[in-house]
Amino acid sequence: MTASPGKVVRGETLRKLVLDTALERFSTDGYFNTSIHDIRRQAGVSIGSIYHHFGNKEALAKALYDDLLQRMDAGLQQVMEESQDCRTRCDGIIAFLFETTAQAPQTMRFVLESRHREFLPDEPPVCSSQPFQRMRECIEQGMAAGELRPMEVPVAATVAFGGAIRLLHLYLDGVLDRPLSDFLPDMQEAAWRAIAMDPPRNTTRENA
Amino acid sequence: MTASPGKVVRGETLRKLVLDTALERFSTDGYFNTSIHDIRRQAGVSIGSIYHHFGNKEALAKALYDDLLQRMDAGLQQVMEESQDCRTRCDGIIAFLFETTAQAPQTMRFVLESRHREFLPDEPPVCSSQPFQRMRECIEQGMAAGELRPMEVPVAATVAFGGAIRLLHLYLDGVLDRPLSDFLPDMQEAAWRAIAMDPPRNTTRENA
DNA sequence: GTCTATACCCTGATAGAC
DNA sequence: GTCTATCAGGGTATAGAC
Repeated sequence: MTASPGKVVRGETLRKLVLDTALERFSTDGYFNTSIHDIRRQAGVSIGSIYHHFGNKEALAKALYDDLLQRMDAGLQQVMEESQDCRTRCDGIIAFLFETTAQAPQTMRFVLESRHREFLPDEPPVCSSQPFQRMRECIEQGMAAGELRPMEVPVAATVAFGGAIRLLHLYLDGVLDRPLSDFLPDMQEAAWRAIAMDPPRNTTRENA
Repeated sequence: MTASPGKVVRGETLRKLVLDTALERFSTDGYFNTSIHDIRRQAGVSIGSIYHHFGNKEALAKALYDDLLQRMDAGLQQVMEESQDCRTRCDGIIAFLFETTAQAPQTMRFVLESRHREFLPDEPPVCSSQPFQRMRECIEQGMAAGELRPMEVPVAATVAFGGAIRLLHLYLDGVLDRPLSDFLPDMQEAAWRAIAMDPPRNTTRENA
């Protein structure tokens, strides 16, 4: 996301370039450690252009935030539509989280690790954003369908994906020394065990 | 943690007062939204005193961070010593996390929600701090003892406590409308199901 | 050890030419 | 739409009296 010297960038292209640069800086240094001048320098555009397109620094962060959340939600929505089966959906969601983190760590860092309330005071907490609501929806439907064991819904939702999300944190913090994909099957299994309805206990044979 | 007017505060008492005030401001507004003047004003002390005791703003945050981590670790260590049984330990850790969050939400907010790397650049990530290592230790021992099913250790560790930690986030963000304690038993059960060794399958009866 | 007053820098934001 | 030059304000940190 560094400026290519000589190439003139304008309009929507410039806007995108600024967003990309902002993501890189915000996700690595943090919002407050990044000045508009830093972004200006790295993107190779002028301060005036940034303010023309976004108005102020907070609005730039908000535009970025909305953009990333919407993309994440689109991915989750697709997973939800591909199957009605709760197990398949949960596996798909965890796989999606792992893949997105591996391919776009900066996106995940910004969505998952930033404390948005500190620089977007009017924004509701991330947990209540679209992507997280969609995960909860998956759990609610699974429980209603009897695929999940009856329990407190917030517990089911957090236990289904909380382990995966914590593993993403380890990965993003550089604590994990192996690729995320190594852990995918185990994580899917473990998450499912926590919430799945008991397998029928074969009482028939014992009664016979 | 507001200054009691008229009361003269000095020495170690002043130091503690500043730490308490800093915790309150950092955990609610964030490190970067809190100026030394904010802390000075709320604590009712002078800027000079703060710089005398801590040197600079970052060192103040570091002192606070170390203090809180150490207290948390002491609590976890106690849980670990009270029993050698992995199930009891896991339940105890989750209970400890819930109780601490309910009683000292600001502490948990600062330890769990802050992005320390943004203002303590030389600090290792939280995930590798003492308290988190202790949780991992619990899991490693449980697996070695055969109480937990064989699986990738990072998966077991994150799935054992990741659900609980995510629920803490919901609570701290005000998304949960009921007290944490309502969810404790369900969370302990669910976490354990994810990692526990399969109950012996009663093959004896079938073989007989 | 604690205080007040102040220096100094960086940051977000604006003005106005092109 | 994009640019450069500039401003005003607030932030950390220091100096030096008490």
